Amino acid sequence: MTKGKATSFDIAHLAGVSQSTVSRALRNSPLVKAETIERVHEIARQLNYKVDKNASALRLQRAETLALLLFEDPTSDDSLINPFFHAMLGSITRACARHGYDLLVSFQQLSDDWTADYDDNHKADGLILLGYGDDLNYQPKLKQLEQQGTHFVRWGPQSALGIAVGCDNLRGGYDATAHLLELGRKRIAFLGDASEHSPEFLQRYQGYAQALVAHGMALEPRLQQSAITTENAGYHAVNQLFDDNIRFDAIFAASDLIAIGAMQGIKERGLKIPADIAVVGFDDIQVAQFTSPPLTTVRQDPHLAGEALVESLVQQIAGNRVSDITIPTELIIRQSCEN
Amino acid sequence: MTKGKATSFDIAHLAGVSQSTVSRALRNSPLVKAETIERVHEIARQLNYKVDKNASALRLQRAETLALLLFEDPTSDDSLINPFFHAMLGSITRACARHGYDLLVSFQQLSDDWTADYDDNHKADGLILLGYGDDLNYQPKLKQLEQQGTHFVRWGPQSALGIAVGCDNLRGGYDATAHLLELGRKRIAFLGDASEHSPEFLQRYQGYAQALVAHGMALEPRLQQSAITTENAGYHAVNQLFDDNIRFDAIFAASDLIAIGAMQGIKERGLKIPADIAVVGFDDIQVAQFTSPPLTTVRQDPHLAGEALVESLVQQIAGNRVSDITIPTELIIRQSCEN
DNA sequence: CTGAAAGCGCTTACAG
DNA sequence: CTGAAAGCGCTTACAG
Repeated sequence: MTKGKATSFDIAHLAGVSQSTVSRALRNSPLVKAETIERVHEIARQLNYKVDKNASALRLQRAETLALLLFEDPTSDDSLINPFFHAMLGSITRACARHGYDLLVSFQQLSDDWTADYDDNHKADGLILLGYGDDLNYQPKLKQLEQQGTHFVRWGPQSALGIAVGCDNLRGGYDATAHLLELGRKRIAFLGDASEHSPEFLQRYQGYAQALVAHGMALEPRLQQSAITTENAGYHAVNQLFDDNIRFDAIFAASDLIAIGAMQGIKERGLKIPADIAVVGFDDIQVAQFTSPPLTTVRQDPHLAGEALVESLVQQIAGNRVSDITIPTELIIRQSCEN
Repeated sequence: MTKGKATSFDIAHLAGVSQSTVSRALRNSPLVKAETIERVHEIARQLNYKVDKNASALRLQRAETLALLLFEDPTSDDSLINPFFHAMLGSITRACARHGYDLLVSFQQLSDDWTADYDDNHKADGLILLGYGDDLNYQPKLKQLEQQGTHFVRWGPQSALGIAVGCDNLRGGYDATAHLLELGRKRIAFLGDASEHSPEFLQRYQGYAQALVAHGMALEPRLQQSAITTENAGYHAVNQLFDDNIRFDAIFAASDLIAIGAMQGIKERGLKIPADIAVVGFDDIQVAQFTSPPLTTVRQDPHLAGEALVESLVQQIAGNRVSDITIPTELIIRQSCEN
């Protein structure tokens, strides 16, 4: 191997064939004699030759790369990504590898002008969007992506724009609330935004509302307290309830991070979980097993989610029709709501 | 904007200049008249033009992309990445963006033949290696990278091969152990491998040993119990100590995950933390704040770590000399070792 | 089954 | 300050 990396011309020279034949052989073209293919591969191995992906992408007009855009709510206090998304990252990279794609990862603020750089500059063939923040800021960006003809999938609830992979938020919210009701809890607070700004949380709230109605309970608006997905927000939300003298014997938090913050606030008031107040979260992030007490929560399967996102995007790129996908949820019962 | 993406020729046509001038203008070359630069940029904006990175990388022979290889111990029970690495991911992506690099991410098994694909195929200009596993399997791969002339940085202790960014494991181990001794603990178990297979853990063990000696205590080999970085391993390690009837009043675990597993084992035996057994971990992963009781631990700053890794790699690529970097540790005191 | 040639979209040395 | 041209390393239609 000489200085610099070997090219297909180097192989051609050594194999005594043309560069075109080398290129065909490396792609195992049926046009090439089996023996030639063998020889070319052998020489390529010896030279530690790898096809130059830049040249190949330029010629083929596809990069065989996907881009993952993780964006965060700019109002988040610590600028940290929800642990649930971290859990998805592993399955996304693995799914990409299985489909023969590489994965570019970028963290963005929702406010950034992230739209479609990776697509525009040909570095990626499609975009996976993962994040949270005000949905009303989000929608125009999705519209722009759609207009540009960018291939993308988004984690979240279905909407008019683009293909979504999301969990069954309504069902998850229903199950969590029904469980608390069946344990005899009468006054269940909902911690989380319940507006069109957060459609996932809104769906969880609707599940909560439906469960109350199904169990013959009235929906009490004062029991809903907004919060974004952070411990801090959960902490402040529960304190707001206390400060407003609103009585409650259970909390259904729209995310585990909110639940964790709320648990802290509850303990600071000298109340016991679950004896005084039962708590249920949403996500089943890793921390949920180790809180004190361990947190009952609605699990979204990050493995299935990651797989589904990649699969959907790959299908879109291949020009196939795809539909929104809904992943089932599962109520994981731990000690934070046992009687 | 016509069908397909705009190229520099489209801009040239609209601007009434040659394509070469467009290319220069887009790169803000001082050779080009200011007015022309302005006009070209304006047209580029209108066409939503972005430089094709494949073409540019091919021509420049650099991709302006780094690759992050996260690898896991194949013996890990759950095939999950250490949460500490997740925390670093955010700072790595941000540091990359600041330096004008994109980031490819890949999860691998240490046993895979990952070596340098991204480099070989010109998709990345350098590699960031993050992971754990048997160091003796790791070294040959590093040697191969070095022989190929691949630019890379590695998270971990310094060694003969390549540039390393790591924390002060010795100091961290010393501080943790000294703290326990100063609280009056007499028999401190060390949970974690202490061999050349795990040089980071070995250094932490050496810090532990030095602290014991400095406080006039003897090093008792039976108090060291091997474990890889998982909760499961920690759980089994502590149970082994119990089963062997080894007395101990404190544990210094080589990682938080090990500590968390150990805490579970301790509680199952009906013992109290910290009253009966104090526990200190290493990493300060997010979960450490939420265990019961919250875990005292040695913090490695993931933000500094990520920054340093990227900075070092970028310098290497630029052809500058770089040295190994050691990040300081900080003992974070929580309730798991208070008396 | 194979080769010569065109072309993907850039960047930049060379010539003005 | 600008343009024509070469060339980065591939893939593949075209011609045999």
